[in-house]
Amino acid sequence: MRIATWNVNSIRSRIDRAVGVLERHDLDVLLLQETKCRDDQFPEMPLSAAGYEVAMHGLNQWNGVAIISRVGLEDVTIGFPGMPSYGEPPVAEARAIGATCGGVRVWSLYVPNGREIGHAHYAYKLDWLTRLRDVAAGWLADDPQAQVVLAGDWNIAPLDEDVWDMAFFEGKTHVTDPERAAFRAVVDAGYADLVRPYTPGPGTYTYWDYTQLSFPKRRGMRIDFALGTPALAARVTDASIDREERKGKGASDHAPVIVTLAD
DNA sequence: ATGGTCGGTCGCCGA
Repeated sequence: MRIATWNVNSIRSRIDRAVGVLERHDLDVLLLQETKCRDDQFPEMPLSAAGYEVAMHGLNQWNGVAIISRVGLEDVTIGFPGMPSYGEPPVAEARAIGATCGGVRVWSLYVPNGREIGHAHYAYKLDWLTRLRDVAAGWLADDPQAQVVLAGDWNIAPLDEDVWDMAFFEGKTHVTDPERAAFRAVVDAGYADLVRPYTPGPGTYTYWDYTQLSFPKRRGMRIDFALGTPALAARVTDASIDREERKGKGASDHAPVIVTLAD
């Protein structure tokens, strides 16, 4: 079984590339973030034609998450229990969708960006991660054998080597101690990084800013992760980052991250 | 080539 996560940065503008990713990697499940459309705007037909079911959650042009599966798509959950809202008045955003696919409980997660240190969005990001940690820890406590994947755009570079230049990120989000602690808390709750052991750094990234020729200059960040419970981690036989997908006209600014599981 | 981002949407926001 092969599962991938990808911040697609608009599924409508990249549906052909999405089908290409599914086929190229022979994916069973693809978790998308930043679909940037309402459910009624989601281009489902090309995916159905390729043999996949789709569960999507999009409220407007912002955020949006989806799960694409050819191994079943059951018990779809929109948002996770206790997921914080944002704004005035507070609104639940389209940042999390879960489903059971081929016996694995998968979550497509789009962690809030944080914008700037001290911004309300930054506090929202930390709260969102804390709530996610709490609920995910509960799932594992309820069933130590649970096979759960928490994957998506975490908007955090957990290690110094996960950014191209720490000096550049001085005073910026994604690398601060509280953000890293929030990410580490999920790991400490029992959710291991499934990908890093197969894609060691430094210089291994999943995201490159569109501006300043970041990609050809290899100025990226590792901020997209697939974490998994012990029972799930024990099944991983390989993982990779599809850097090729970042190339060429019409690429997302994120690369797909792929995990292969033993049957 | 002395500058060089996208997408959604149409004056900007968000990333």
